[in-house]
Amino acid sequence: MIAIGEASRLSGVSIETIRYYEREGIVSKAGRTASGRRAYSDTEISELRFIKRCRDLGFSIPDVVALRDLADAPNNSCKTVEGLGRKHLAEVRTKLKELRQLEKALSELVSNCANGKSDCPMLDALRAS
Amino acid sequence: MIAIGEASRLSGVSIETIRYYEREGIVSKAGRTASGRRAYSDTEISELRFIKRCRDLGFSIPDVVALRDLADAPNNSCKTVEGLGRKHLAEVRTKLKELRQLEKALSELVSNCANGKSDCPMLDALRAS
DNA sequence: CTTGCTTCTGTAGTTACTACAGGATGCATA
DNA sequence: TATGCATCCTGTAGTAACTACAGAAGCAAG
Repeated sequence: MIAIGEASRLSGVSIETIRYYEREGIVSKAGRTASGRRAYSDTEISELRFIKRCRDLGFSIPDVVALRDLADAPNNSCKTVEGLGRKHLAEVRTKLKELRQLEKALSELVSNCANGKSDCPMLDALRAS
Repeated sequence: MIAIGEASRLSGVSIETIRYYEREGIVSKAGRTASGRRAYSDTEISELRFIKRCRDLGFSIPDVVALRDLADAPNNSCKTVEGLGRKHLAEVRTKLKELRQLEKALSELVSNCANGKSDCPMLDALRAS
């Protein structure tokens, strides 16, 4: 049996976050030792790592839960998984587009600063009133 | 004098958010009509639009406040403004890089789904246990 | 005078954690 | 056996920047 600190190290999920997941019912309640400490099995570590991987990919907690439930479901789940993946990919691409525009606007704003003018072109642009 | 609804329309900042900004001291308290309703001047609308523009560029509220204070300061502010701009630009570029990697990983994951296999390659990849 | 839109205050909820405080337990060493 | 340090426990509150009500009151038109 694995204590929570070790579970954290093995999964990459912080101790506080593991307890948070349990409180919120995102993972089921861990077993306890005689003295009341949480004890984890290899399976539970795998589940935490699954969650970690999904979170790193930017999936929301509800999406991660859906994905995990699909992973346990018998079959026919692949289409649903693909759907979730594509939906999320579309969101990521939207965000990317926004960030690219933002990068462009910001870098233009900042490059104007380099001229050492007495007034501030960046502030003027932000004012644009 | 402009009522809050009109101020919202003119600035693009929602009514609730305008009140929130006032509560938090992000903008100074608006004047009131005899019956207690908020009344805005053109200057205040401009300030709201300045804030909106900065927020749309992804600046945090503290950064926006700093930027606005610099905009009101006498001079020597341009360098500070540029510093804030460059700092934020660096953050945006970091975020962009992360999102690009994420997009790559996700699109690979999802493209595997297209093969109509009986098991789910995306779930397998997420498991990777 | 009624109808419907706008505004008011105050409070609570959102997302996904993170950060304590204050106390108990486990283990290794002197 | 004592002690000291790491680890763990619960419970609560804080984070960023809003958003969403509820319930009451004001305003303008027909």
